[in-house]
Amino acid sequence: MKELEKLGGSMKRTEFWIKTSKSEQSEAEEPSRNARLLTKAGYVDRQMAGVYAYLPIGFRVLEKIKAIVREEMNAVGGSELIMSSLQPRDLWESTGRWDDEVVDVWFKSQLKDESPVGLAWSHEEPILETIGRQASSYRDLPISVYQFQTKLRNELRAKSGVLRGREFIMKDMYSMHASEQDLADYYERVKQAYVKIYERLGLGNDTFITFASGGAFTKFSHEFQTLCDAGEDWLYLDRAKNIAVNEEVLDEAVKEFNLDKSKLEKVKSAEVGNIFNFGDEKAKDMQVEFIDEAGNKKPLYLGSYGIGITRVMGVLAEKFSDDQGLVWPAAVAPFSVYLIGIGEAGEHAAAELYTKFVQAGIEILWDDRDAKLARVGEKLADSELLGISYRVVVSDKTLEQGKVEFKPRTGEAELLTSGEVLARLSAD
RNA sequence: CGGGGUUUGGCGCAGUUGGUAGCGCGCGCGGUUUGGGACCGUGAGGUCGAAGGUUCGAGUCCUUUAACCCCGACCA
Repeated sequence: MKELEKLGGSMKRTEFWIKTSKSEQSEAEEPSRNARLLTKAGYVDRQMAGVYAYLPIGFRVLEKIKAIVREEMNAVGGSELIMSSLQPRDLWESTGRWDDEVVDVWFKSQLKDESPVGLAWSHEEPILETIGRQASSYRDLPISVYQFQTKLRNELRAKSGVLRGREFIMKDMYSMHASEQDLADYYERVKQAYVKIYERLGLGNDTFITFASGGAFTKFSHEFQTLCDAGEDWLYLDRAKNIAVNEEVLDEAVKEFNLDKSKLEKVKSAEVGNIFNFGDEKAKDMQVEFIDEAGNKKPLYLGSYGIGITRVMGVLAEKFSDDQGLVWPAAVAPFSVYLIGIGEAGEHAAAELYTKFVQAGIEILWDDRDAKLARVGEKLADSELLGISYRVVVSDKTLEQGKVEFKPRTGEAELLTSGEVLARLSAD
């Protein structure tokens, strides 16, 4: 993956900072499973309630998730940008959302001259103001822009580890259109792109497009809900009709889609994405207009499409793990191979393998720590705790047969030649 | 916003009726060990959240105060 080559696709453990822990926090001190696992494995560190630092290996997972999302957003014509975290008051006042009574998650501060600033909890208004206002003609439309940005939300209470934080990374895309129909078509395209994203993230089977509360313009919005016990939402599924409904709109949806309420399956889920059709409502409020073909001024149509990047990481940690630690889906694993050499000959062979694999473009983490400092057991345990997809071990035992031991994270070990291992890895 | 709890070394904790502050992990040094988080020896590291008070003497008792955490309601 090109993005990761820039970060250093492969690393030696002695040059890549990871601190794993032998002991796990108790359930009493950290009730959230994703937080316990990610902390133990050295992916994150809690700074305060609901605020996490993403340490080097955690950062790599985030980058992997982002790379997938970025590809799919680019594929639907999104242009990546980055908005600011400090936001002026006036553009939120035009839509009535500066008021703490209306939006209760604001962090607010002020400049030295005492003029107020808000810390970004969303970018709908700023994007419309900046990009929407640049588009003065129907010829400029449609426009689709997106970003990966840290959102700051002053939640009354943070919980569930990285699933609900006061600070989190979100991909938010906004599309602007000349007509309701054009927005509706694009909305559908993005919905399909989202389906692809969750498939690629390894969440396809457990993720449902869900009807949820829609706001003023449409009856429903669409949420992408992933089955997850640590989630905060309840879904009602009609598997036969392939319809999922958020509890918050259950009664309306039952009526709308003619569902049999008693036959719906109730499941716990985490919201990993949400797409909204705002219609022209917001542009009306903000008076962001364009000139149509007939020369008339019209408000533009806005769609908004979010994915909680850090939340996705949490959901993956929550869903994919075993007694030994994390089990990342291959597409987001921070490395694909964890390499361990045992004994003098094994360590030598590992050094050669490392070079060979790096040249082959395999993302490999070589545990080259001195055997006196990190014993074999610790290296093997780390390989599993970190959840890296494959483990390759070279030792006297394997070298006798001119082979290495190759083990998928949750599968059986087998002895293969290094060439066979390379073939397996590139087949993935 | 309601309820509960915590604060003692880098991290996690113990500390009895008030009497020389301890344990585990981690860390440094020396050695043994090398296919599942090893062992032995040794060492560094603490004004016990803050302020005030009682007492010959306070981590421990009293008063004030601060920060943090968890649960619930609310929420991408």
